[in-house]
This record gives sequence, C-alpha cells and structure tokens, in this order.
Amino acid sequence: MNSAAQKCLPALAELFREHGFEGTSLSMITRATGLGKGSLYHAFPDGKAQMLALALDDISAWFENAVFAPLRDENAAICIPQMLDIVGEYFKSGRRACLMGSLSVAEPADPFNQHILQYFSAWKAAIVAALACKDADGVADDILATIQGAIVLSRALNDPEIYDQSMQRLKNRL
Amino acid sequence: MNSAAQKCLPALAELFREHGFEGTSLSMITRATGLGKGSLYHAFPDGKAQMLALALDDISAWFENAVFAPLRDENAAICIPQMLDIVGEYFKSGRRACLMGSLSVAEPADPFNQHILQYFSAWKAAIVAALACKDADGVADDILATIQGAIVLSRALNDPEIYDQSMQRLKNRL
DNA sequence: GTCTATAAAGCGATAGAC
DNA sequence: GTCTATCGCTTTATAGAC
Repeated sequence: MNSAAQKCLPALAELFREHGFEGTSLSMITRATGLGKGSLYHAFPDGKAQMLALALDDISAWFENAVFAPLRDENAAICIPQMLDIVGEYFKSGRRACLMGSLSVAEPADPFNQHILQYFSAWKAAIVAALACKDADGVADDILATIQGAIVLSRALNDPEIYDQSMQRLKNRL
Repeated sequence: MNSAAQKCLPALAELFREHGFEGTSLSMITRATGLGKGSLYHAFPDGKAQMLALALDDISAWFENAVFAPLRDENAAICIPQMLDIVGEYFKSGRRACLMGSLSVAEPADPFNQHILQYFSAWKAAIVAALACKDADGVADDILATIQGAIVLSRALNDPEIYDQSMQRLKNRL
C-alpha cells in the first residue's frame, strides 16, 4: 500500500463511523480526502470494500500498539484503569462511535465479520491476560460491554458525561 | 395509517436492523413484504424515511407496553430482573440487534435522533422510577449500557452466551 | 389498493489522457 | 499518480392503468 493510501485511512474510518458502509459514497470520500476517483482506485484497486478493510486494519494496528500491548506489560490494578483512560480519549467520551462496534450491529457485515471478531478477541485476550484472576473471562466481557454500551447510550442521549460516569463506576467496581 | 402499512412494520424493522437505513433498498423491502412499490408508496407517501420513522414508533409502542409500563407497577427488586428477561427474549440474547442502538452509532441519524433520544429517555426514566434509590440515574445508565454493550459484544464475537452471562452478572451486582 | 413502466439521479467502477 | 469522462447499473420516487 502506498503512502497516499495510508494517509487517508483515518479520514475513511471517520466517514464509515458516521455514515456506515453503505451510507458512505465515493463522492463523499473524494470530498473528504481531496483525491479523485482515479487516485482512489489506484490506491485501492478493489474499491470501497478494500477501503473499509484497510481502515479496519489501521484501527486494529493502532489498538494493538496503544491499548493491547501495554496490557501485557504491567499489573492489572494499574493498567486496566490506564486502558480505560486511553480508550476514553480515543472515543472522545462517546462522542466518537466505535467503527468495529457499529459494524457488528448493522451493515453488510459478512465480509468484515472476520476483522471485527479478531479485534474484539484480541482486546478481550489482552484484558484476560492482564487480569489473571478467577472469572477473568466474565470480567473482560463486562469491561468491553460497558465501553461499547456507554458509547451507544451517551450518543443516543447526546451526553458525553454518561460515558465518563460509566467508566468511573466501572473502575470502582473492578 | 392503514392496516397494511401497520402489518409490515415489523418486517421493515428487521430489514433496517440487519442492513441499516442506507443498506436497505426498496427492492429488498418489496421482496420482504410482498408489496410492490406502488403499494408501499400508497402506505408510506414520504418514502423510505417514513418507513423507518413508523417502524421506530412501532418499536417504541411495543417497549412502552411490554417493558416501560410494568416498571411503574411493581417494586424494583422484582421488576428489574423481570425486565431483563423480557428484553433478553426480545433481543434474542444479542442475536437480534437493537435498531435504536444501531442508529445511534451510525447512519444519517439527524432525522431520527429524536426518536432515539425519546426511546432511551423513556426507558431510563422508567428504570429510575422503579429503582427509587440513591444514584438511580447512574444505575439506570449502567443497566442500559450493559444491555446495549452486551448486544454489540455478543454479536461481534458471535456468542449469545456472552449476552446471557452479562445479564446474569448485572443481576448479581444490582 | 396494487400493479407495471418509467423517470431522474446517484451509485461503484473503468478507461484513457496527461 | 491524478485527473475527467463515461459506462452500466441500481437507487428512490412518480405516473397511470387496472
């Protein structure tokens, strides 16, 4: 993949986040990236589906470095709350949707289910490894579900405080 | 609204749930409902947007009767777990997405934000009234976020048990 | 009230000049 | 590597027969 393609992946992710896969048109993409259709198809020969697939890979890579890796290096009591802070910043306290999460509840799904499954599996595995306690599996599910649910609810009620307060309560009960 | 329109609202909701608003085409709708375009535009003069709007109203009405109303009639210790069971059945342990929730994280949103806000506000208010305890607001957010997050996660990991176990843990900590 | 036919616009994708 | 022009198709929506 060339650097022009690499550079526009964040903009693509943002579009898919806000409008979904079918709701994001090539004309929206040319507008947002400043690249014509010719350039886009030079960078992404397989078209829109590849744009989403690579945007998802880009997101996974970011999480691997910024979220999953640190969980393997420190002890749970410290690193889980740290993770929640980093993730809260990434999702802008729920103002920003989770692309992986939103694709898992709607959209064509089939071709991208693998990306989504791998993302959440890797995240969960990293949390389980950090916890190393009884029912770590259940607690990890609880953490991930609370994050995803807080995003949905704070967006639905248009109130980022709901996200922050949900994370505070999550920290308290861990 | 005529009865033919009323009758096909559940089928419409199911389509929008699985494919999103933009991902659901009129040809998919004619196939799923058995109604031609002429009939559809007779029932829904304002087209696809009205189909979604009325499907959302239909969902809200169902929740009002089956979920919100019972919360106002009984005491919290009994009715909250009962609500979780009814809702779990409705969402088929996360196999079925929440249309309101999925619209709140993606899609055109703007025209439908009001429906979504009202749905979650009413649900939250009913829970708060049933709880009648300190920080009822926070606990209600916790309940709603856990439900929404459990749907996202169990769909992403393709494992309905995650939904059921999340609800079990939620009951335990209430 | 339901159908078929059709209109107008936008879609994803391609070709070819530069 | 980026552009413009264009293809073929599907989209939403409408018109009019029955």
